[in-house]
Amino acid sequence: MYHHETDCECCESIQVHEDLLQKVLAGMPAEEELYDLAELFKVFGDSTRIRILYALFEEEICVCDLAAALSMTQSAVSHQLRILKQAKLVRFRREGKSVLYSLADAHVKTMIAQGVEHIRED
Amino acid sequence: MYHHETDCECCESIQVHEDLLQKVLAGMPAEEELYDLAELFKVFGDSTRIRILYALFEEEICVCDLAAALSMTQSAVSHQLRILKQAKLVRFRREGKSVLYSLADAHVKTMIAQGVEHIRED
DNA sequence: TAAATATATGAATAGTTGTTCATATGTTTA
DNA sequence: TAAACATATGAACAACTATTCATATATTTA
Repeated sequence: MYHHETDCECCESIQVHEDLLQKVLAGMPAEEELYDLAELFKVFGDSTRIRILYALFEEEICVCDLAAALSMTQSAVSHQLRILKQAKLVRFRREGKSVLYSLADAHVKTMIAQGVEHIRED
Repeated sequence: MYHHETDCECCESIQVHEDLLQKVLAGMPAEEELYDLAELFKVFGDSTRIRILYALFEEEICVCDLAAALSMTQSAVSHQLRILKQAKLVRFRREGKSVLYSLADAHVKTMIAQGVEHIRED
């Protein structure tokens, strides 16, 4: 049992469940990694960016095609692509006047697949 | 090659790369699913919530221990737990005066692991 | 039942973010 | 080189969000 009536390590004692606290802090990544991790997920946390990533699932696409396919302005797409670039979720290469974007690696699909699995669960 | 000089399907033609557009839209999930997916990732997109989830990796923990371990106010933790609950990332059960929280399922760890893998890649 | 403890929640605020608009940069073509 | 096209970006604004503070709800204990 987690709490014993006469010895609540949780909230009434001055030493707030010391061993548990140690354990929690031991398994916790460094502050910077936590921050980076949150930043990464934040990038996935916008339906516009998710749509862009889905669009790139099959093949590389230029900015204006993305804009057309997703019914967005070129500027909005470009701004979002910048965020995806910074997070290293997409790559790009120039071809003539256009810039072609593609998924950076397999992680992108894997992460989205995990998310889809979760939301479809119930 | 993606663009042919004399026949740019991308941006100059009126039919904006029709077949590509079809393909992109075909692979795109329904609007509602895209929204739900973004909402899910948004929940992971905050270092406080990530820290809470990490704390729950090993065992169930009550709110005040979480607050103590993470150096947060009880209120702030409780607010975040509500969001995690709504996203079905954590479960809870009452035991006496305390409420014990734990991870909802294995997906949580898997998703975070994927994220960690990505940010550690370079 | 009253007091104490643990958790939840509404309102307010400061900080963050996505889109739009205007414009700059970069590439090709005439 | 000038014009046209494709993309990138800075500023501004509206919408959203995490925390704090005060307080409500729920459970146990005296």
